[in-house]
Amino acid sequence: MPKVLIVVAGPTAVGKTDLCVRLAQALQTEVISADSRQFYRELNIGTAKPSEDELHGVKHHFINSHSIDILYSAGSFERDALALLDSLFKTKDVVILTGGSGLYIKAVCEGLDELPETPPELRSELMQRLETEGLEILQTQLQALDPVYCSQNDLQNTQRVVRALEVCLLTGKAYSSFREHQPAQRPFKIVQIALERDREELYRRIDARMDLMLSAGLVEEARSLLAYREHNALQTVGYKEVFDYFDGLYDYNEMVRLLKRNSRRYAKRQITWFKHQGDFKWFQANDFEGVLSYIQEVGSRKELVS
RNA sequence: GGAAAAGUGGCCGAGUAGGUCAAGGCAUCUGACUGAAAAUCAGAACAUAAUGGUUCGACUCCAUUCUUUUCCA
Repeated sequence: MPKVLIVVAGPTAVGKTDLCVRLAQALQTEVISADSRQFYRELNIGTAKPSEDELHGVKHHFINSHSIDILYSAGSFERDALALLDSLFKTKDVVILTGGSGLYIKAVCEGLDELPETPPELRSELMQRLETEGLEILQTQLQALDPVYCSQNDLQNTQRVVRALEVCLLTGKAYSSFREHQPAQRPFKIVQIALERDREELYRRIDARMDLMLSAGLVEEARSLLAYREHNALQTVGYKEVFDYFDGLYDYNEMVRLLKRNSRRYAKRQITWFKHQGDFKWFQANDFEGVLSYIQEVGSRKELVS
């Protein structure tokens, strides 16, 4: 029997959890979260992590699965999610993958090219050089090691320049030579769905949810995480702004304004990604019936509905 | 009713002793993105209140109108 992975993507606060819980109930299955922040145990309020109540007993994987100390990545997620899917598909015909982290979803659906992991020492060495020598020096070095990459990519993007250099230095080969961008074959069918909402309404929901987070104790949560503020996990909308508030960069009201604004911008970036990456079929976030019948149509009715 | 000051993009706000593209910030919009992705980076749109005058040339000077603020009544 063919196995089907249903991907439900969409911007933050659009209503993915609600819809996926209903879908999972209807399809008698479980959900894999593709959210690059919600798998951190120590982060709760600021990541809008769904509560037990909201999950209505539907099993969600990759929530609270990792400690804040580890350096997780899209590559690790691809590996772990595929392994999990393998075991879930032993008993399920359909599994749902949902989240707002586009690259993570892409990694599961299409796969990433084979690249070595970066040793943390190399990264910190390059970051050190970025600070002392400046971006230009790194650009020049990368130009020598991988002119192809340089001709095709934005060299103002420090993270990418560092990443490309890492691979070049690590392997002795050009980073671009690893980048094949060939979609991987998966032993299951994939149905990609994205949820949307009227922009104004989405922004209202984002603002309202931020107010909820604040009254739920976002500031206190951030205070308890201050020691980790340099960790990857906390380079995150919702915490950065509170940390800067602690530092006295601005007052409480300004913090709230920035929290909301940056969440809106984040949502916009997600929308851009899902519009242009992958092959998503878009639905209004409250159109559960539409989503369900689309899934049945695409995936062949008998196999999908129990 | 009288006097004074002021009217620059959605908001704030510079500026020109009249002369190529009217700064910047906020908000907005759009895009890129294969191991940091809630990250990182890139781009766009939008204004001189209105009308007339002076001038080769007006956002800048003058007049009128409208609006706002303050003061006096």
